[in-house]
Amino acid sequence: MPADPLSRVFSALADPTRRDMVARLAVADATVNELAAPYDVTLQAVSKHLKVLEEAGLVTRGREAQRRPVHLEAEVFDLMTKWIDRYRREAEERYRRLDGVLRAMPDDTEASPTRREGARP
Amino acid sequence: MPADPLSRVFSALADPTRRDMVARLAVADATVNELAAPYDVTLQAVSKHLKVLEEAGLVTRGREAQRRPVHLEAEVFDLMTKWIDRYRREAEERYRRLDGVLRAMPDDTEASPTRREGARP
DNA sequence: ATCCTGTTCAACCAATAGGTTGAATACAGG
DNA sequence: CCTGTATTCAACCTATTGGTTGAACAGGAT
Repeated sequence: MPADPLSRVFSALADPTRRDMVARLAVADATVNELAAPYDVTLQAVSKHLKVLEEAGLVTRGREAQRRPVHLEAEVFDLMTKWIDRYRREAEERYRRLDGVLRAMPDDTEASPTRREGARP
Repeated sequence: MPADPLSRVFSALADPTRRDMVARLAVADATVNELAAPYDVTLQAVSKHLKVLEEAGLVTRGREAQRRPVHLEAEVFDLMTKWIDRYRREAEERYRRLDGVLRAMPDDTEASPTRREGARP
């Protein structure tokens, strides 16, 4: 189970039920029972989902009598956004550069049929 | 396989090999063989990973002789960042609000034992 | 002590994911 | 036409995932 943190977060959010729980937890903390209510699965299944979210660092659990209130920890989101933004930016820069090259090229030198519209005849 | 788009993207990126491929594709398009080189798995395995990325809309494939060059489509990233940002923002706003409430409260009214440090005796 | 509520643990099951090997397809070059 | 290269398809294997049921544990209330 030593999957790296990034993989754990991505894969935790790859499940719609889990994403929905996160969405709801963004609004307010909740107990397992409260969280389970809307879904058509057993409490145990929800408990498992929660464990996944917890291992990904997305939620923490309190203890309050027999309840174990769930709290969203939004900081881990940064792990993802950092990764995403980095490669998105790289890809976009590269695209800008390529675009410049194409724009600077004599009208029909057309290096390879790569996403370019309207080379007027 | 009708998993929703968001789930597909998240789960595509939940694999380190796949993330690494995306990272490399952000720099330059590549063929399956080029992509496979660094990894210690068969070409077929890489081909499968590529299919996952493709179904998630993260890459598209060209056709150029017998090669099928892989191209990163960075736009799908937006799907994720929109989702993430939305709930991160919600969570942060909620935190700000709660913080305000606590700050405005008479020093030891302490609604419930929720993350608060140093209520001086 | 007993009971009720909230939550988890354990064993099990079916479906999926990631990997393998081996055969098939696609196409450029002699 | 035959060969080599690039890639995929198909069948198979194992581990993981998401779900189930049933039993266990924790702690307030009676």
